[in-house]
Amino acid sequence: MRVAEEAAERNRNVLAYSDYVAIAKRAPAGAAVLRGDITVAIRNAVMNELAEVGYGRLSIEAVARRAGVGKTAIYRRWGNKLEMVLEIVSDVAGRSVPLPDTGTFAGDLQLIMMIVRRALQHRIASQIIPDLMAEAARNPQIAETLQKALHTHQQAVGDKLVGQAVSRGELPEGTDPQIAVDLILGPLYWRLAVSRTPIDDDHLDKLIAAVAAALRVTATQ
Amino acid sequence: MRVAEEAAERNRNVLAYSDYVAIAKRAPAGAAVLRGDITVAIRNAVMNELAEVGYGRLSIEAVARRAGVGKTAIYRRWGNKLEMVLEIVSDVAGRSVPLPDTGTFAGDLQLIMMIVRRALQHRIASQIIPDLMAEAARNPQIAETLQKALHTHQQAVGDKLVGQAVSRGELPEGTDPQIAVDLILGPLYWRLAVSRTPIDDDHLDKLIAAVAAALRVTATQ
DNA sequence: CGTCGATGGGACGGCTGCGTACCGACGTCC
DNA sequence: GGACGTCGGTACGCAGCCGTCCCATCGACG
Repeated sequence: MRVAEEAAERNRNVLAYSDYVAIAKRAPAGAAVLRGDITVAIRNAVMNELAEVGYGRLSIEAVARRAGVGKTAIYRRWGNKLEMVLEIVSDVAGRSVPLPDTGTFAGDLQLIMMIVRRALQHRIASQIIPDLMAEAARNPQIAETLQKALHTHQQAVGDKLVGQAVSRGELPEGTDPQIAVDLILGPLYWRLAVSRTPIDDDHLDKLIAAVAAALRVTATQ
Repeated sequence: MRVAEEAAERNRNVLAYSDYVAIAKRAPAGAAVLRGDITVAIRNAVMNELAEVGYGRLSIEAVARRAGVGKTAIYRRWGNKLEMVLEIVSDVAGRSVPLPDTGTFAGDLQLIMMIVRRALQHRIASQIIPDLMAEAARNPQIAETLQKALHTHQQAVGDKLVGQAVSRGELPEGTDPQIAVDLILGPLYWRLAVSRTPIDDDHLDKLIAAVAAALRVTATQ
C-alpha cells in the first residue's frame, strides 16, 4: 500500500500543482490568448485541404500555408495531425440533423432522404466522408470517432423513424431498424459518394417509393 | 488529304521502326528479360501496401521493400506510381464476375448479392475499394479507370438481370436498371465497406427480400 | 564458349514534411 | 504605465521519398 499511496500522492500533487499554477501565475490575458480568427482560419483550411488531398496526404505545412499562419499556431492548439483532424471533423459532424417527425412515415422517409441527398451533394462533405471512411478501416482512432459522430446518430434516426412508423401501424411490427438504415442510406451513399452520379427529383421519388416498399417486407422473415 | 496521308505515313513508320528494332537489334534474351517472379512479387506488394496505407500514402520505396526488390525493378515496369496502381488494380478488377442466369429473378438476385458480399468481405478488397473510390473523387485518371473496371460491368449486370426478369414477367416493364443497381449494391456496400458490420445469412435473406420488393415498385410512377 | 544487352540493386541529389526551439510583438493586469 | 507571459512566425535538424544514374550480374544467342 505504501507504493500505491505514494503514487496517489504524486498524482494529487500534480493536479494541485496545475491548479496552483493557474491561480498563482495569473491567468493568460492580453496578447497571450489564442486568437479566435486564426483558429477559424485553421479549421477552414483543414476542411478544404482534407477535401482536396485526403487524410493520407494531409500535411500540417499545407494547412498552415492555406490558412496563412505558421505551423506553431497549429501545434499550439492540437498535439498532432490526427488529434486535430478528429477534433475538427467530429465538431462539424456533431452539429446538425434534427430527427424528423412529419406525422407520416412517407413524410419522414422523404425528409430524411432529401436531407441526406443534400448533405452528400455538398462539395466538401462528399469528398471528406468517403475519404475518412476509407481511412477508418486502417486507423482505429478515426473509426471510433466516426462511429460516435455518425453511426450512433444514424441508429438513433433509424430507431425513431421505424418506431414511429410501427406505432402508427405504417410498418409491420418487428421491422429491423438496422436494415432500414442500410436500405435508406445505402443507395443514396452509393449513388452520390461512390458512383458519383447526381440524383434528380424524379429519380429520388422512385428511390423513396422503392425503399418504402422494401421496408414494408423486412419484418416478414 | 496530303496532311492526313503524311500523318498516316509517319505512324506506319513508327510502327515499322519498332519492329525493325526488335528484329535487327536481336530480341532481349537471357538475363536481359523481365523476371516474372519479381513482377508477381511487386504486384502482391502493391496490393498489400495499398490495403495497409492507402493510395495517398503509397510509396514506391515501401513497395520495393515489401517485395524485396530495388526501386529500379518497379520503374522499369511502370512509368510512375499512378500508372502502376491503375494497371495492377484494373487487371485484378478486370477478371472475375460471371453474369448470373439461374433461371429465376429471385435466384439471380440472391446469387449476385452473395457474390458481392463475398467480394466485399475480402480483407484486401474491402480496404482497397473504398480507398480508391475516395481517391477517384480527386483524381480523374483513377475515376476513369474505376469507371471502366467497375461501373461499366455493374451496368451490364444490372441490365442483364433486369432484362431477364422483365422478359420472364417477374418485374414490371419499365423497371429502371440503374435504380436496380443502386438498390442492390448500395445497402451491401454501405454495410460492408462503410459501416463495416458483417452480414450473416439471416440478415442477407431479409435484405434480399427487401430489395426484391423494392425493385417491383420502381416501374410504377 | 564468348558476346551482347538489358536486368536488378545500390547510391545520390533534391525536395517536402514533421515537430521543436528561439524571438520579437502585443495587450491586459496591477 | 510598466511588467508579464503567451502569442504567432521564422529557422532548424532530421527523416522519408522520388526519380535517375551507374555498375556488376546473368543467361540465351550464334
